[in-house]
Amino acid sequence: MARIADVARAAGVSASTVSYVLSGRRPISPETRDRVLQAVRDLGYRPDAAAGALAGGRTRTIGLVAPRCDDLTAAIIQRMVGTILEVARRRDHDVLLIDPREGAEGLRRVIGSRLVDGVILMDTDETDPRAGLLELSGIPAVVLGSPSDTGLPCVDLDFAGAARLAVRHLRARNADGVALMSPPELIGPPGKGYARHTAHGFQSEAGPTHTVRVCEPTWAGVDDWLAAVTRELGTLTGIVVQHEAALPPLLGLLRREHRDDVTVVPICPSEIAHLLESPVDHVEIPVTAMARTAAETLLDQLEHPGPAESRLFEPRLVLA
Amino acid sequence: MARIADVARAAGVSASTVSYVLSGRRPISPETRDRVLQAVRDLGYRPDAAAGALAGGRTRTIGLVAPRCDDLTAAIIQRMVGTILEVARRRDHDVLLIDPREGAEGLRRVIGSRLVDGVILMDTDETDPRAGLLELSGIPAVVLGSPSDTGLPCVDLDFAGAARLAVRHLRARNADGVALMSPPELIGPPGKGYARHTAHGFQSEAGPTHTVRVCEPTWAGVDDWLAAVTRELGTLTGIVVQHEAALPPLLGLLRREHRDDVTVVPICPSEIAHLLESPVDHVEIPVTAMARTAAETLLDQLEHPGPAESRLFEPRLVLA
DNA sequence: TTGAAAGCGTTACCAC
DNA sequence: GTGGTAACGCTTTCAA
Repeated sequence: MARIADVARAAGVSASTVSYVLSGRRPISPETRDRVLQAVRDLGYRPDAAAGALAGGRTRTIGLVAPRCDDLTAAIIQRMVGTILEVARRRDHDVLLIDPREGAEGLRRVIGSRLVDGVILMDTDETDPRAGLLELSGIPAVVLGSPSDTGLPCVDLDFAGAARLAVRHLRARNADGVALMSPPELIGPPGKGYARHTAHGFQSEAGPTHTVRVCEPTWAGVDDWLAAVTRELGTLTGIVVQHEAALPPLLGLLRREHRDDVTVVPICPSEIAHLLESPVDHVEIPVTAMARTAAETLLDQLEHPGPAESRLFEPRLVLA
Repeated sequence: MARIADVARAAGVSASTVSYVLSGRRPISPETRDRVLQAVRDLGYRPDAAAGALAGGRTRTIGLVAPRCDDLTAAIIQRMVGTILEVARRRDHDVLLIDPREGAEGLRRVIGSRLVDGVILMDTDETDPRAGLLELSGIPAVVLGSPSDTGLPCVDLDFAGAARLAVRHLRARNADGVALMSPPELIGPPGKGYARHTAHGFQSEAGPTHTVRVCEPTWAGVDDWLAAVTRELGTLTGIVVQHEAALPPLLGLLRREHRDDVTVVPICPSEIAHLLESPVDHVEIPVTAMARTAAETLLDQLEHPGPAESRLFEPRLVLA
């Protein structure tokens, strides 16, 4: 393997010049630059990452805490992870996975051993010790989600607004008995912020006949949910679904029972909506844009340290 | 941040002793060991990963090339990634994501800059330049899948055997017109090895009235597929499905059209089978075990360099 | 059983 | 516009 000294020798310059050519941190005459780059190509030189990190004080790697999941939600997570990786690579960084099961200790380890320059934290609880840890540690970090009390920059959808938008859409279609199907994560503690925000938005906009109820994402769970909600409301004509994994069973059951009178408005990524049995109007969760924003925000912070801004995406209704 | 010299001073020993205590690569007297460990705790010392990698010549990080996907398949991939991460961490390693979209160049970069000690390659094509690159580079690597011509250790399910098992199960239930629903990846070049193996196994075991056909994983695609296959076979009573994403639409359509005469046998992870409308007999893809085996194989190789063995899992029928 | 010191391959400061 | 060189923080050989 070629080292920087080999390149320097081949190009007839010093090692530092090679370094500067590659980093662009110092003006170099076109002639030497070309000679150096040629030598780099000839020798197939690649700077040693560990040496660079040790000397430069940064690893050009970001840490990513992504949740595990076994259902349709996995498609969303994957898309976010893929997007973050894409952005990171485009800006010459790598992505190290941090196991969510290791909790705060996993972050402490990764930060303490300087494996990463910054962290993106997904799937936070409403009050999340990891967010506090990141904030204290001072390492650049961005949260994808909205823990309730953090100084870290957050990127999220305005879920309360999304729920209100969904309810208004149902109303416009003359629904009166409306229900919100929430994921089990609504129930805390600690509980997820997005679930609570959605519930609040829903309740603030829904008419007198409404209910919020969590649902297990299985065919049996959805069956139970429908029975319970119908019993409670008397009449059920509109459902807002904030629970991707429950969508296939829900739509399947409604069709099977010929409940054409019920309108379903999911709050979900369009990618998920497209996988469903038939097109549905839905309030979009712009997962790709959110992931991209989180990654760009973190990388901006790595380049220009300083305060970073949170970003709350505005909900948008997508007609089938 | 505490450095190794700080710990050494606090414990009244030399830096090398601290290093040896932490690595266990040299016998240390219990007394000094305790003093050192106490100092480590007191100071919250964590070895700098970059310095360790530079001096030690290994990063304790493995690279992972995992595919992106937007449907149910994502759940499988996630579980594999999660399992690999878990195994790696248990054996004191980290996992770096390698973007599959960067192809062979991504691997060259990561290897050349010594970011990782080894690589796990998922989702290989039947003839995959990345496998060849890994083999030539000499870096420890394991393939999760079966490219046709590689000297690398591979971990995979015996898909030909799985297909035969599925067909035999259909036969036992008196199916005669049988079809294999394949993913678009069957069609090459390059095409996926698992798809071709499954097709071969299916054809070798199926009776005279059978067909193999790829299917788009959408409701419309499955509808077309059913029409075409029924037309071709005349009578259709059994379907082997090697295409997770197509399962929900397939089962939905069959139920809608009251085709109770058709038996469906998926080849899929049990985790996916459990998400379906109703329990189905299926040939299991043991994704967790496969991922675990791949990770353990790679880590074994990192600890004891030498030839590693491939592992072909035996198919198993799971009754609903 | 322990210590001293020579690397590991960069980056970035200080000269020229 | 370019070169020399001291860090960076650890691992490991050599010596005792």
